[in-house]
Amino acid sequence: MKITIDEVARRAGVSKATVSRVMNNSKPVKQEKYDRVMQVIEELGFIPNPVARGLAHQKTGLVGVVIPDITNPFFAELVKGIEEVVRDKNYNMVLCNTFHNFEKEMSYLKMLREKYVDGIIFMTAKVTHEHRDFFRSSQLPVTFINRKCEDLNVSSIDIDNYQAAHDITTFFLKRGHRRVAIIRAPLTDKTSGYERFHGYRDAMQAYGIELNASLVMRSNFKIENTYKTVRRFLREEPAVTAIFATSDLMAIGAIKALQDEGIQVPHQVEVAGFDDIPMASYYHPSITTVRQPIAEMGRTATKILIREINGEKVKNRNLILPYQLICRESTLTSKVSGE
Amino acid sequence: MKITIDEVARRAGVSKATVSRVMNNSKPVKQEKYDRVMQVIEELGFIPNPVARGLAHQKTGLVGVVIPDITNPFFAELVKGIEEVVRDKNYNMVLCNTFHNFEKEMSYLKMLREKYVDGIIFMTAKVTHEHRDFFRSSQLPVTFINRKCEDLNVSSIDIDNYQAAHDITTFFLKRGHRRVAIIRAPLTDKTSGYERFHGYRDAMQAYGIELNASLVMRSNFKIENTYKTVRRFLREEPAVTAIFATSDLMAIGAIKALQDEGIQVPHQVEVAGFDDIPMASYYHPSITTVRQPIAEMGRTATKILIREINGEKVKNRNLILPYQLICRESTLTSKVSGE
DNA sequence: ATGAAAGCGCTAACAG
DNA sequence: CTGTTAGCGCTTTCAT
Repeated sequence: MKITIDEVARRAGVSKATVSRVMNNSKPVKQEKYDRVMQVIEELGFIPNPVARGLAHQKTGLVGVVIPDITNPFFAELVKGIEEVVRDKNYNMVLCNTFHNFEKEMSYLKMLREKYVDGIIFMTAKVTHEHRDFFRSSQLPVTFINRKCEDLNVSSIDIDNYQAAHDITTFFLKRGHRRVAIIRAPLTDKTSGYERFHGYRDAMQAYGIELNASLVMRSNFKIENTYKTVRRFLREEPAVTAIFATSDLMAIGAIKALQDEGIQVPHQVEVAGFDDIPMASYYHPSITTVRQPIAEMGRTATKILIREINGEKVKNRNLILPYQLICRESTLTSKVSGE
Repeated sequence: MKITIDEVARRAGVSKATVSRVMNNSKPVKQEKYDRVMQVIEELGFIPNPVARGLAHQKTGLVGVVIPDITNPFFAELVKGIEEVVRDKNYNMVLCNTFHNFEKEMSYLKMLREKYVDGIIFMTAKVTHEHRDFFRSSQLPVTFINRKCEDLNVSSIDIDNYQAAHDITTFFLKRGHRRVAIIRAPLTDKTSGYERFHGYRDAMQAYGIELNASLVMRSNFKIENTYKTVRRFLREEPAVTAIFATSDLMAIGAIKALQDEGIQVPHQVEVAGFDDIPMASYYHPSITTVRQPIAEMGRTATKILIREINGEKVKNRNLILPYQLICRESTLTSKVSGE
């Protein structure tokens, strides 16, 4: 049932080295033998065992992808982009969901370690000491998405979250809004959520408005959580006129909460999100947001990673991609750009 | 840098066979040696190479998951369920997106073939001759989700799509609707989309209404496509009073289209979806739908698969899970169940 | 209880 | 150009 290179060699009347050469085009083989081997391979439907190959090569052809949660459309889109390149380069992707859990994160990293996968694409909220130890001790190429990590020798890809948040906050301020609330993710260390929060804070300050804690909502990555948070918030801060949600999922939770409180979006309260997940254009109302080139980030990260796996020296290995403000129905304005 | 079992054996002053026994608890080892080996393993931070292990065992500890599109929340949820069990059983998941493309599907299957992964969880719209050949010739355990495949020796998990569609159509008919439109996916062979369509057709007939081609919209799995289809449809069939979308994503596209045409949902037209993806409860209006136990299907499929990988004979290997009608804001009715 | 040795299937250095 | 051979790192008889 299981046919191996030896069987092919036997039937073709050559050595297995020759068969290997034929399969990999690694060394010239006389045409006649070449054809004979190829024919036997065809006939038998022989497929070399990738595990054995991996052992000999010290490569598995596997890329590990560690993300918080595949059910978050942002990560799904990212994975889609990653997959396109992974596939194109004849690798496969091992997907690991950490569900924002630090222990899971480390245990996955350990599973993927060393010879197992050839490289890792990694997304996390917080880079701890343990992470650093891990990445420093393992020789694996690693690419971070959605954050940089200067003190580690890893490549990374991100957008300028600070400036984007600054822009979108200013977009509200410019048109007269003063009570602009923000919904932010837990602030761990220098993550995108952290930067977005500071972009908001500084934009407000530029208009002479000091950070007002009562306009800051804390939530996480679940719509449900944001929904509840916003409903509670509205009881205490009915005077709010604009809300900057630091992700589109949060924006959806917020809009739903506003509507359930009988508040019109955008007429009474305007809402903006962040990311531009596909649902942002199809929600009702469609959502004004910061477009990140999500799939593109996934693709580029993977390209960089694979080049590093192949031992190439990549010069520009810490990229900042451009973002774009997309105005839609959740804010009142003549469309500056976008749809 | 790279430490192997030989190094451990040398340092512990035993043979590598003994080290192997210690690591796997495969055979009794004298306590004293056991401790010594363990200590060396600790000190060196030794981790056995899974590829070598795989070669010896003829197992990789990898499960292949082949789905159409991870950015579809239905599949994302499924993958989440799969992952939970995969992880729990100490396997890893190789994720493959086929983007509804038959060539990609086959080429992925081939990549995953034989020794590479230990089993496959497979989702597809159409089972072709080539699929059958593949699954018959490869000895790999395979579990289908979202469809059965009687003529193949595979396990499967699904819900009763026909009956669910029948129920939801009847739900409209019972309350007086007569012009009930359906949005269906491409009809390939006996897929869930096919069954849902027939459930609709038969429910209508049970009320004496023959299938009316002008009430049947064809779309695919992209919101955008459904959106356009429905807008076009509304120009020609303004008298429609209810729409059964055969997926929640379609329902979202439909509702958005209705609203953009100035039609109130549910007051002028009621809409129902299918699947109960998380967004169904947070869309505005929230969507009446058929709840499939999505993550549960993923979990159960994986449990079955892994048992078959381990050579267990699974008796109930073609499961039909229960579904549930969830009434929300996109239809007018006293809530029968759900939120 | 333990070590020696034979694979698992493929690649690559070496010798012709 | 081609065959022989020695690994890749671990598991598992087979003796002892």
